[in-house]
Amino acid sequence: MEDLVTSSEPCDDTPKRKPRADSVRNRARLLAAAADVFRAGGPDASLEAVARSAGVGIGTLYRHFPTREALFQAVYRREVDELVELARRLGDGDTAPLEAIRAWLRASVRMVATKKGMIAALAPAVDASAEIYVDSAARIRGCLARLLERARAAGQVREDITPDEILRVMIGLAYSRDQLGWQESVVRLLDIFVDGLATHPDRPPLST
Amino acid sequence: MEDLVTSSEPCDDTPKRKPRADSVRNRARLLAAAADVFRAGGPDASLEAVARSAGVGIGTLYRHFPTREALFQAVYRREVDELVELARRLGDGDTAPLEAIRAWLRASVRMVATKKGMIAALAPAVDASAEIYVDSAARIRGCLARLLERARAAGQVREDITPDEILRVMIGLAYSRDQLGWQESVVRLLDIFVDGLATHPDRPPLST
DNA sequence: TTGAAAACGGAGGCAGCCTCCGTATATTGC
DNA sequence: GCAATATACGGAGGCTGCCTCCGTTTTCAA
Repeated sequence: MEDLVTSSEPCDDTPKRKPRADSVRNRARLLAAAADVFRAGGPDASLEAVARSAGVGIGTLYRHFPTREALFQAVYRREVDELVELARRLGDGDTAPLEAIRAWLRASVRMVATKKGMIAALAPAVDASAEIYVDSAARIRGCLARLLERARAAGQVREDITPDEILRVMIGLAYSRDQLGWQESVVRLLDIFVDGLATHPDRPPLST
Repeated sequence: MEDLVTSSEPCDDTPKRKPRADSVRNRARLLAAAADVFRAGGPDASLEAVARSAGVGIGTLYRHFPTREALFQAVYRREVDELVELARRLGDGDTAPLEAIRAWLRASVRMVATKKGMIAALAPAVDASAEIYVDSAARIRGCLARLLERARAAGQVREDITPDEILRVMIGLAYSRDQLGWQESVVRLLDIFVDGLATHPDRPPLST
């Protein structure tokens, strides 16, 4: 159950050649174009538009990503990568721990917001079983947990809050409405929420 | 702001003739077929399939319902009508008030469940502004409120619960997962919830 | 340099969306 | 009943998107 593909035989199924340069390039182009197109048109956007925008043929798109879902997941994974990378930078840097959380949440919302198609992908991050989503959800939870742990160690946030709860607040807020200006509203509410997270010695813990 | 269409001149824009029989018949057929097709295929199901299933031409469908949304809303309104009618019967009948609520919730979930396309329509019932949804949400809330009031008057449910909260539980439960057997699960959870609604004099009220 | 593995790209078949308009039919006035 | 006409019907047609298939092109490595 541990070496399905990755470990046992390092180079067994693809020892032949190094990947072709054009293939790599086109794949990258497709991912970038897909991000743009999904951003603008949601998850139902035309795949032919993606191919056009990437400057490749539709066949090339389908070779790299056999299904809409595959392409969507690849884009999603990249978004998650960025989120994780941002968390790493915020955690390593000299940003105050609580402000790091604030910044990360803002970035997350902005990402979810601008790319409204992503909502459909992030929502599963709470509870879905579609392999990649489980994995991504774990990574997101993980890096948020690290940020939170750091803030906790610095005594800057209350003890009785979990990464899951924060995530749920973020997704819940973002999921609800998509009226004009909702993004600002959500960011503001998140800010207030983070304020509330700050340690207040005189306030009793949440009743859970 | 009060007589845009309905009041001022009772029969002004359509005083001409009585509606043609075939038109009425086809509209009914289309609604029935649409319910079936959406039931099976979700809100993205093919409109041509609806027309085929209704035994009318695609043009006829588009004359009656100029957009997918219009057809969907008409179907939705019918579903809501049924729900409201069921509530009325349950409220008038000799069903025990609490059991009436239980039965109504089960019916609602079953309706939402079987017709998974409806979820997308019921979810807005919590907070959306698309005219019909606001209206339908109000009607649903209203008839649930009546059921609840009756149970309350009979001393069968705790005082500190609102129709909105119950609705939110129902929709929240139904919205989340659509794995195999989820419907049974949701119905069971709702049952437990209704059990919890029952008056327990020794238990303190919810902390809201 | 050259051959073949790998990737490209788009034509083509299919399905759904929606419009338009010639044809069919119900209703009304006589 | 019968004509006149308002009304509704239906599907062809133009468009777009989905996805597959395969002849052509490019890249890698010997």
